[in-house]
Amino acid sequence: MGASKLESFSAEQNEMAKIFKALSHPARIAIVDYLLSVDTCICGDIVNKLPLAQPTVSQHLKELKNANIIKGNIEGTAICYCINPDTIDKIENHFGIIRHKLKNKCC
Amino acid sequence: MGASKLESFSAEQNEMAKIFKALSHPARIAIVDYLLSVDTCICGDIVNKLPLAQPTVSQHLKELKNANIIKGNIEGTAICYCINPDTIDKIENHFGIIRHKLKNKCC
DNA sequence: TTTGTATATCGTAATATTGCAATATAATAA
DNA sequence: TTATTATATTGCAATATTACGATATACAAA
Repeated sequence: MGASKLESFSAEQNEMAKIFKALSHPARIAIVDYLLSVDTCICGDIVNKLPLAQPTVSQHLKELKNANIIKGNIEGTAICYCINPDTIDKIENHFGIIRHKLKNKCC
Repeated sequence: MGASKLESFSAEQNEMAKIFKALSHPARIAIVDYLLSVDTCICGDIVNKLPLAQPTVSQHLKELKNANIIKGNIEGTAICYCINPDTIDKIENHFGIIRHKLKNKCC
């Protein structure tokens, strides 16, 4: 074995797992941090900010895009990446529900 | 290659990545969902609720424990698992900061 | 056209994760 | 003591992830 039994879980559970998986690597956390730290979205220099080679960064960006955590707009030769607020909303909502359910608990 | 370059990132970035990694599998999301759905913390029947074998569930529980997402209290032969609210706080705080930074952004 | 610059994809090696049967451990019950 | 029950650990095969050199693509400038 080795493959996850994705079909055994709900669509919601799989979707949240996918979002968290995209955030489960420090390089991808660092990319999100960097995108939040710059004023504009004209940011094609993520590669220079990370201690990883260009293909590796490109791969991490692709995973963040696939999970809808970031969006990329082509601007001439460069690509402008920025955070997708809809997915941030989704995550916040998820933990809002958890927080609410925790209120009615013993521990 | 293959191993993550953990030492190249900040402690905060590694810590958040570790928490998200623990939540990056639908079985572990399902475990958290289940712990939130039961009234008491006397819950040693997680194995019966998941479509996975007992050793697999035990392994997933271990990963959630290592990331401080759940706590386990021994109650006789059984073990009572419950959510650790401190880690939920940490995650909510993380996204609170992201949300705040997003407010000052163009896209 | 050619050259340069930015990003993506391919191929592959190293490593990590997933899942489970078999087995071990630990506490309780008989 | 010997079951029985609940959970953890071990070992291993299948699969996925990570990283990067080499290469491809796409667009702009000369």
